[in-house]
Amino acid sequence: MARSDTRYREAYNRLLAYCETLPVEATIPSESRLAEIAGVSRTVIRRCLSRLEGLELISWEGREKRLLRAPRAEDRIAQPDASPDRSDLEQRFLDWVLRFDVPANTPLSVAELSRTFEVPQHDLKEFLAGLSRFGLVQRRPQGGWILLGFTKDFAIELSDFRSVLEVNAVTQVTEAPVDHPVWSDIRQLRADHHALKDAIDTDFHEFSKLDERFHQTINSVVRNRFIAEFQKVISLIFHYHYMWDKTEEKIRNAAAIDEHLQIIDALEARDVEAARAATQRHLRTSKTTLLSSLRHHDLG
Amino acid sequence: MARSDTRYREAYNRLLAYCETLPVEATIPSESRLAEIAGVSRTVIRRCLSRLEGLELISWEGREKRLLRAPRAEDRIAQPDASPDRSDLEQRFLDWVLRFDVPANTPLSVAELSRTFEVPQHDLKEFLAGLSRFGLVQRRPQGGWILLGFTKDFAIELSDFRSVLEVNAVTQVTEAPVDHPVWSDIRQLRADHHALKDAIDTDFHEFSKLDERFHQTINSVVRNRFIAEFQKVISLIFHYHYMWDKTEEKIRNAAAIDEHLQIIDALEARDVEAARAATQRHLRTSKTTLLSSLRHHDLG
DNA sequence: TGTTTGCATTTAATTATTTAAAACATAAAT
DNA sequence: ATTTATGTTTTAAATAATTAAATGCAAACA
Repeated sequence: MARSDTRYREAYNRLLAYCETLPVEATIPSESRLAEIAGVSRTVIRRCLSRLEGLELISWEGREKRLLRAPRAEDRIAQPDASPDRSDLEQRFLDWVLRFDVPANTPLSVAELSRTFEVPQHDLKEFLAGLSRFGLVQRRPQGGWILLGFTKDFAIELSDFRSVLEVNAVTQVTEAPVDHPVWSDIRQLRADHHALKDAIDTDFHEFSKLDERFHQTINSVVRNRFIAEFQKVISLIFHYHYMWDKTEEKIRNAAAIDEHLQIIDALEARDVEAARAATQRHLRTSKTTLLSSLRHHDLG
Repeated sequence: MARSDTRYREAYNRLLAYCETLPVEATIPSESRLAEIAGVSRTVIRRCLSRLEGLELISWEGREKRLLRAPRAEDRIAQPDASPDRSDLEQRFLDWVLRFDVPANTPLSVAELSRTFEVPQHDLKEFLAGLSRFGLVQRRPQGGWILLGFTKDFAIELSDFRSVLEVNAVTQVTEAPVDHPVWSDIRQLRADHHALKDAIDTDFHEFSKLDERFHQTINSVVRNRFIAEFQKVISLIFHYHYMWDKTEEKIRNAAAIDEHLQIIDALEARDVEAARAATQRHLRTSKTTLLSSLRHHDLG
């Protein structure tokens, strides 16, 4: 009942790898030097050295440390299979919410989620605390959490916020210098949109990827940590919904391609007002789609 | 080493208060009924009933529960003095960061913070996880957290983001219907600005409060959970900085009053473009002030 | 004098334990 | 028969205990 010693195990193996680069009889650097090499504290290094000494891989007296023999494969320390991941917990969580269409006001059990996602409860709580800042989940007075998201109000507010951010991004693009990489990206996007438009009858499901690329390109101009953090969540939510809402997909995508092209036209003409207007039009369509996809879920 | 039994203690006292409303010999409602009254689960109620029975306040056999005597003051259960607070941890934390001018990249010790703020470590971790979504703090690979905030880049990005949100808010105000409460608030604000302008020589430090009210009024029109969450943090940060930066306070505040009045003029004239322009001008000033206050700190 | 080590203290991650809640089953009452 | 209450079991959440790791400081060494 304590923290894991993964850090020690990893450091030990890393140290072993370092020893392999040394000739036998070589003196081993100072503890603090080794700590730097392995990226851990001296405490961990000392534990590693103790083990190395125990296996008679090194001699260790005072500050005199020497390599006695070349390390072998069986000297390595076993590592409990790495925990799946933790970085993309966000992606997997939203995926789960949207895929299983988890309704609003569902109580979220940390214990259960921690099992399904194979992540320590601890990490999950931290993650939920973060999401609560986005108004996606909330603490319950009797303890635990509930999922708030994906009501109609939520979708409306999210869409509106997205519009605010994206109109700002578009404005920034029109102000970007001619040698900014975004312009060549946009040229490429125009070509790809035309190509897909010509093949829309068969390849209409390819649009999802193109759409993501389009919005990412526009937003790439905005260098802002706050906006970037939000965009991640927003684009995830919108894209999942589009993926799952298959009604009139072909028609919808064809229309979206035209809307994108209008934005591209305005951008290349450096016409701020036209670009803003076109963006607002496009996002209004997006909002309608998102809302109608929610209605579908509600009814069936 | 377990969760606290605060819930039980509170429920018990609440139940006692309820018993005081009953005459002696009265039958006591069902467990589930009592659970509703006290706002806890049946499990807690049963614990309470056990104690009541132990103190011979009630008789309890099967579903036959009767009040044996009127509760007295000494029947109440002691309550470990309530933990200070937890809701305004955010306010107190930012206050601490800004007041002590904690530099960027300072490691934050959960243990230490939990002592200074008298809040369980647990709550603090949750809080920090939330802040990490705003890019104010970050997890360190070797464990723990560091404060990222209040570098120059941070201030610039925060200011820019604020501008985006506030220009949007101003736009929304111009579109608000005539009977919207914001209009009377604005009328009042105009009067208060003029009053302070006349007394600026003596009362210039009163501006801070007025400024907060002004921006709150503008933003109150925007009904959006995402934006609201951010505004809380943003206004806190800006206001603290202004409070601490005393250089040329009088001149700065006088100028800000005029800038506010320009925004008010444009709003009441329902001139979207003028309002946006005036807001952008005002926020550019704010940004400069914030940046220069940071420079002061860096040098001294 | 500057670096390295030994030791002690502090902090953080994680688990174990307790309290609380929910779920389920049975019995009593209408 | 159906509702309602209680008894019992299962499950979860909050928190303290526990160990790993980090940090700080003084002594030892070169």
